[in-house]
Amino acid sequence: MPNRVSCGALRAADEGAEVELCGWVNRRRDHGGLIFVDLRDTDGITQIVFDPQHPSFAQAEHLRNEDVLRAVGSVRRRPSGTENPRLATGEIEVAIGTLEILNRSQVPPFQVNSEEPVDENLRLEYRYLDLRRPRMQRNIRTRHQIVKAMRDFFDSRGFLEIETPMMIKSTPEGARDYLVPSRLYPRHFYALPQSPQLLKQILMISGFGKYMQIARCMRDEDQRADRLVEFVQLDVELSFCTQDDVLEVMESCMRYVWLTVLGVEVPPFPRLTHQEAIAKYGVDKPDLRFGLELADVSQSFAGTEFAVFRSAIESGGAIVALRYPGGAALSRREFDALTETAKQFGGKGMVWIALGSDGTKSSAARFLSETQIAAVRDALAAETGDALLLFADAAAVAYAVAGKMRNEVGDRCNLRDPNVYAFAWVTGFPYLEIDEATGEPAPAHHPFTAPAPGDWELIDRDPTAMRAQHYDMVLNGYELGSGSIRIHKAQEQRKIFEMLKLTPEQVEERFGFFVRALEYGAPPHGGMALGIDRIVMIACGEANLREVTAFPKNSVARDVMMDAPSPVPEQLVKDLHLRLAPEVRSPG
RNA sequence: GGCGCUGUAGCUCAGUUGGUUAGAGCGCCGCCCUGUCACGGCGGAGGUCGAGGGUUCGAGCCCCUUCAGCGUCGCCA
Repeated sequence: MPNRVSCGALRAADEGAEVELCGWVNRRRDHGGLIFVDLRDTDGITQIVFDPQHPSFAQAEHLRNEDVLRAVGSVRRRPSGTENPRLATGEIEVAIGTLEILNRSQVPPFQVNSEEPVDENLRLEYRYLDLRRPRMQRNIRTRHQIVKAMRDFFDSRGFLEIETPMMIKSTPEGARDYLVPSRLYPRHFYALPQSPQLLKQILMISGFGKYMQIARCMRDEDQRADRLVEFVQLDVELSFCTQDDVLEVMESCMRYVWLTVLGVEVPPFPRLTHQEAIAKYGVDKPDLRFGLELADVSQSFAGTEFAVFRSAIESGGAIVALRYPGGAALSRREFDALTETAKQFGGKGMVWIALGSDGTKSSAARFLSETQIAAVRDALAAETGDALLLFADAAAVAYAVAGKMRNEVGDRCNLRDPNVYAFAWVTGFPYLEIDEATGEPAPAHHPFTAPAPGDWELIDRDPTAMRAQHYDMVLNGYELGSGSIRIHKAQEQRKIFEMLKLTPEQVEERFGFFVRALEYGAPPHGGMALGIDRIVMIACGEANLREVTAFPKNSVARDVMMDAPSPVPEQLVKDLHLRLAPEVRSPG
């Protein structure tokens, strides 16, 4: 009985063994009198050799890529000089004994055995072929290992994984809900969870003090390379904890994951406040793989004649400066393109100063004095050969644009090595932010977050000064997730709702079940949720979540393999007590 | 919803100033080939140039409209 082995297993030491291999034809090389077939499975590739006198030779002549085989044969060393060092199994080959063609394949619409880029929607339509490719096999495997490591870690710390329902109540805060119409209750809907937030808090009230879940979440919002409508969170909550308790357990988890899956020892995470993050990096999710800290150089331009700067300063704004290492080599045209990028990021424009070895050039040369340029250069510790980029605007805008440009410069200068992992904590977020659409204060995160100790007293006096016991975990410029210490007293939760201008009736209708739960001895608690898709994406060195998701929706939220969403029979719609609106435009 | 980029063979792409029969590599089909591993050689098939309209003697190329895809901004408590 031959031993069944994977296509990546055999080595020189296996010489002489009788083995059975199952897999797909990766490629056939037909020399007329000798045929090689590379057999592929999830583990690797093994070369099968068909000698012309062998009965299977005729079969081998008709093999095509992606045919499925069972090959039984004997392992032999390749003749000296024909070993393939690029293959893990390259020292050996399997001389065919018996060949069984388990299934034939159509000619695939793209080459499975090539890493050549293919239109993503074609890949998604034939996802089963795309997933056969080694890169996807590796990514999906890494994903499994990461999720397993997370479960192992929390299990070892005494956490229980508890499943929460997929059909819950719609709560109007936050992103748009995916709705499920009810057949039994006309005109009523379930919602798919945007996160199990309230359920996990209720689990704390239920006495399950250490909860975790690999939780599926859905948000009906436009997608991005780093955002899917359907995603997975590592959801964690614990009772009787402080903020530091949560940070400790989440940080330990991530360091465990990186060590066990990637073999990388991650140093303790630096912590910075939201205020520091904005001041130094212009964003609340800074990429700490590189420095290039921003500088507010408004002071250096007091009394300037330059209208752009003067109006920014006079209206209480700021001039924020960024160093571009080696940027002095850019042409005027390239600076113009960079200015366009800044505009795309929401800026009004950009002033550049090139510190060339042959002198200083600038888009605002006429208005800038030697002293002013020297002040900016000193503030950024810039050197000859660098460029200085300046953004004048309302302070929040100037920092935001400068922060995005900092990442752009980081890209251009190759400072964002995907094999470097710069984790960080960001804490001390403001409780409220001003909603730009309404001008009203709205919770910066969610309304179940507890204010910072001592900040309750601000709620009537100056609510926008309140800070939250909220924290973000950041990695390489991505927000991995956020968490908070929660409000655990009903009257405090009501106070927050009141500040958010919800009437008692609205509170009862939307959150009545939850506030009631808080009234029955809710323990102090807090937690966090991390985006597993993003974690896996970064761990795999990918730039798009779809590369680490087996069956993702495309960028416009379609499943192009199954062709969903799709129309349904009229009766199904009727059963749900729904009537479809007339078509606005004929589809397709 | 705004902006940018892209749409040419099954795949990845080229296509000049608007000018004869739209090309390449890979893949596919056939024949040849006993040590290849992106095997090699010879031959062949394969095109609604995303769609519609316009300008022109003539459009893959210019103009308008539209559809689709990717990215980005808005949005994502």
